[in-house]
Amino acid sequence: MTAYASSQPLTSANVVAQRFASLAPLAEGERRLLDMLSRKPRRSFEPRAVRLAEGAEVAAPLVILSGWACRMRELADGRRQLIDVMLPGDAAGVCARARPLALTTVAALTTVRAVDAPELKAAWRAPAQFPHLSEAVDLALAQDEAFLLGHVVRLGRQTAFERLAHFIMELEHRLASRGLANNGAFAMPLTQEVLADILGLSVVHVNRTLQQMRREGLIELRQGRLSLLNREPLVAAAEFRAPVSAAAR
Amino acid sequence: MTAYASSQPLTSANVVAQRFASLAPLAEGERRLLDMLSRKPRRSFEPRAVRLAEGAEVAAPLVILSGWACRMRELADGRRQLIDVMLPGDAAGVCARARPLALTTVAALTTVRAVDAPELKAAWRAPAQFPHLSEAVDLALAQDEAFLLGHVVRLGRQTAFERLAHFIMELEHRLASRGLANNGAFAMPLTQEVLADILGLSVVHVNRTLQQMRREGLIELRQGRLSLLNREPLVAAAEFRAPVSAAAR
DNA sequence: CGTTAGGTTGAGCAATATCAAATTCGGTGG
DNA sequence: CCACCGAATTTGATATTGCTCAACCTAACG
Repeated sequence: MTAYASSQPLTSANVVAQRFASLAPLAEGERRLLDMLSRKPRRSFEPRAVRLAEGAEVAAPLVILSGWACRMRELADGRRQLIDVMLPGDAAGVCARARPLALTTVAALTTVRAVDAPELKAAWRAPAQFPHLSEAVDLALAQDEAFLLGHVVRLGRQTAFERLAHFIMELEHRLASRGLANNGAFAMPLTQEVLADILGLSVVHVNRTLQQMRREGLIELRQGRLSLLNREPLVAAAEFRAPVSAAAR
Repeated sequence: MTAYASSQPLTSANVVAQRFASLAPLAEGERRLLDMLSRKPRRSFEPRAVRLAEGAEVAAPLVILSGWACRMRELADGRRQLIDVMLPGDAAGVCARARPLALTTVAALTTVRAVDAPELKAAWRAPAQFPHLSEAVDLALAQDEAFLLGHVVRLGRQTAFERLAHFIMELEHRLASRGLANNGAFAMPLTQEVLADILGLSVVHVNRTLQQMRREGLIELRQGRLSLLNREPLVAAAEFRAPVSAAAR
């Protein structure tokens, strides 16, 4: 856990701004609103803590300043499927309706620092006042959906090796867009068990697939840090589609 | 193909209204707007016709009056994964942004009759004028997302039998909500190949799993018509979660 | 009737799961 | 500094699920 915490950048204050600025050029006031968010009193969640249960009412969007979280569902016999991973700078619970209910459980995967951000929803709903930020939120939602569609294909039609490669490429893409990856290296605090629950595989098989990637010199993964050593084979296997920033359903 | 066409109800005119009315009580004017939609000049697509390619610009929402379509993605070697199935009364391409790009290919699975519905988007964006309809569209979007989340769990963590059961329950639920299912019987025009591409299975395995369900007296499936003969085992295997109508992310 | 799309069947195989037992590693208390 | 602890990772052996290939069947359609 402390290893995870220390893997978080000290610059978390501007991760949020950087993320949204990568989606649309922001005006000064809009940027200030985001900066203010990261100075609000933070809420902290420990790994495995359930932040929100499926079916509960969503009070306000939650913006993650540091740490990783996820949305997930469980089956009656304990099988677990992660729907998506939430990275620093991501927002959950941005929804048009007044009192939406959570469609999934939300849980922390590492120590998470986050803030409630009703302001973000307000800005989104007031495009006249916050045109670019509002647009950026729309694009963020579209991106989230695009990643979800990629997840469906990954689970439905890709092999274990391909799934892992695809997920790694997705992580790198998302982390890089908020300044959390350098030269194909980034913090990767997920356990193999969590990877298994994302990719619809068993832990043992995730382990063996990771070893294969190491053996073939494609990645290095040590102490919660992942480095891409040889991209081409990973890119080829993954068929990862970076969402065009202008794209959406 | 003609078998598919004949399996479409003659009542397609009010499927759309019935679908949205099931989400929120509509005012007279809102209902009229929907009725008008189904009297617009229709566009018709033959099975397998690609209606919209991934990455193309989405001009206006498309509302399906009759027939089944899907959103899908393909991998380089031809593997195909259906993201979701679009039934009569469903709308695609409702998006907040001005000129969104399609995140997936959209294709007809049977003969499809549909209308372009910029009015629907306009009504959605004008909640002051169309409060209930706007709310119904929000709910429809939330429902679509809920089904997508179920799809992720299905693909990631359920067995072939469970996936098929889950999909059957989803279809019944969705068709019933627009008056297209009676007593657990409904038109099911999908080939086993399409089922395979939805459920992430091979055609052969879909065939065998269907046979197992027949052998165990759970379903009857003949001539594009599916009947539920014994719900309990299917319900138990599926763990299908009907989206609470008030629920959303 | 021939053709074709869809469905069915069997045999063998590959991918992945399961089970059980090490082993490693960071942290923690003595 | 050492011994220990629990979580995470690794390994081996075996079992199972679902896939591939190849054929065959059937019904609709021209």
